[in-house]
Amino acid sequence: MTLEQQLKQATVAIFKEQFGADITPDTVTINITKKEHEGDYTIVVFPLIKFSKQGPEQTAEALGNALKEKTGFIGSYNVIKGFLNLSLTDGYWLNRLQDISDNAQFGQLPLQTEKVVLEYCGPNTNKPLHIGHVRNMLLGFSMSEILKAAGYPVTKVNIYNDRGIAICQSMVAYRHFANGATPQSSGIKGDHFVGDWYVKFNQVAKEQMAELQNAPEDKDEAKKLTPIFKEAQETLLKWEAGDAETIALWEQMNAWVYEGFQQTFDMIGVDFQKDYYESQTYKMGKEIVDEGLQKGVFYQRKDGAIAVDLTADGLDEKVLLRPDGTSIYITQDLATAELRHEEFNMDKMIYVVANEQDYHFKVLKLALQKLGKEWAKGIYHLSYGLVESPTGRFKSREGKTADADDLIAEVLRIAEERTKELGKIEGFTEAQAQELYKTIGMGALKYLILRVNPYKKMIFNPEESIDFQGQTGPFIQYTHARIRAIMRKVGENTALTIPTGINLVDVERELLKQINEFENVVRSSAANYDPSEVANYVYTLAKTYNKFYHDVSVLNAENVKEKELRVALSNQTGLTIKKAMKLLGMDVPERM
RNA sequence: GGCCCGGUAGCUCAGCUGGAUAGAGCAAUAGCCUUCUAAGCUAUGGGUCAGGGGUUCGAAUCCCUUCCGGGUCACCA
Repeated sequence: MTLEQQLKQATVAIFKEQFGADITPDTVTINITKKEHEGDYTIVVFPLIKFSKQGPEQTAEALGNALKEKTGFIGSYNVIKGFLNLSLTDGYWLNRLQDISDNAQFGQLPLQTEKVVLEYCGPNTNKPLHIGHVRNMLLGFSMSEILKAAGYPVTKVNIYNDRGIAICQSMVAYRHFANGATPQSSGIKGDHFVGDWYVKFNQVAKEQMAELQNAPEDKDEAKKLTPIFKEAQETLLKWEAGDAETIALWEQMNAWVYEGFQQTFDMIGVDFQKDYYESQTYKMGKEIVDEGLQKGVFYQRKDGAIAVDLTADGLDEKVLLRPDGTSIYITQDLATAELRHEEFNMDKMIYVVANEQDYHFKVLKLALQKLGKEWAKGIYHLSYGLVESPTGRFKSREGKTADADDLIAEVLRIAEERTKELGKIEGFTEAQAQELYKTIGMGALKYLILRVNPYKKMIFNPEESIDFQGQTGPFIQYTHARIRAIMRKVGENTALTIPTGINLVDVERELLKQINEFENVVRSSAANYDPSEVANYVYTLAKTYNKFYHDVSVLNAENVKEKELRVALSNQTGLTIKKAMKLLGMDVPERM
């Protein structure tokens, strides 16, 4: 039972005994005491005075006194207006440190039975990854780590949008202009290579648009009249007909893309247990739509299209299948969801997809529920905001500023530059130095993105170089390296003992309180699908440690017991930072 | 236009299931390395929590409304 629960239950009992009032635990609000007041936890008594039938101060006084008697771990309390501030005994806190230190699994919550499938990334195969994918991947990976820490078995899956008109456009441009070039022969990473042909296609289409006679005003309409666009459409038809030559080129180009993507995945440190391909699922879905038709939850329109009426749910009527029986986006997603349920029998399915698709996922979930799929209630759309530049949305035409690989290269370059400036790599081999740049650079990038609440859009300015000071990944990593330096001096194999019967100074107690919150944070960020809670927590923990580090000496503590305590606190802080950073997909260095 | 989401310090963000005097970082200014790593610590300045109304003992937080920004309303994905 958590401390909070203990305090709530004790308060409930006290209200019964002293005031004869039946209150429920959730009428008791408990906060962490604000810094400017003395105490560890605060009970807000205003909501309780109608049960005690006394003023706020008398109620708080009576409750404080009774809690102190009853629990045995409250050392003192004070009352300010309607706030009862409780200070726990040092003995209580030392016991907590002992318990946490004894538990190598601290931060790992009890196993849950609900199985989770988590889809993230979802790239198109006609162009390289950009900053939006980076946010997606960081959120997806981090969320999977957090859910695992919260006890859920998680299966990570990816979906590749590997077919359609876009990839055909790359293929057409390649066929015309590449002269058989390959990523190898041109020295260009595979996904960029294919993306370059996509760009080429659009250039040519634009030129051809200029030559059109009586071109329509609408640019999209005009584009469709260009010879090269028509060729792309023919290519798509050939692909759908299974034309061998077309399929071969398509496979070749996608293979290049996957090779390129894999390098980026490795660099970022994300992985998937299973890959899905739109080319394999796009024809599925007719069955599931028929099922809905038979059950009478979907209906056939006069033109033959099958649709679902969601007006009762505040949405619209939505087409699910074309009149010719071919799938559209939603059809595939219905089928893929069903397929995943058959494969994994999951209780929850999380989709990490940008908030542009909020409406789509509402429809998807409702349609599946109308089909009577019980498991569909476990669908959760982890909707995240777009990454924008200070002037607005990143457009692919705005150059390469939003390209994932460029972004990574840039942050690694800064990491190297900063590290060398600070002279931090004495005694490092070249390989160790490179590893450090990667750890720090990726730490900076990942933290920058993950510290923002997912559902909010975030502003990223490519003109300003990424920070390495203040609330950043490197700050937290640095704190870890400082702790590790102390632990090396203590000696790696030295058994740590946690003293009893000593008084804690404020920084020590504050640090311990922070460490003690870790599991609450894991629980909360999992429940809210929000890695930024972990990101903000670990920053606060590191900040608190740096104050501790500055204010007191660990190795030259006043006496043996103090030293034991501070070593144990340092060690546990280091472990907790490492665990929290792992939940965010970040490494933490031994030195920096 | 209908629906959805956002608006907190110059900038980037916390805080939002109502609780004390709204917090961090960056940027600015001023200090701290004969002592465990200064990617650190400390201090100062900086706010009409978009505007207005309401509910409440108490509102950045909940409700209504106006303004501003974004998304979506495809037989695209």
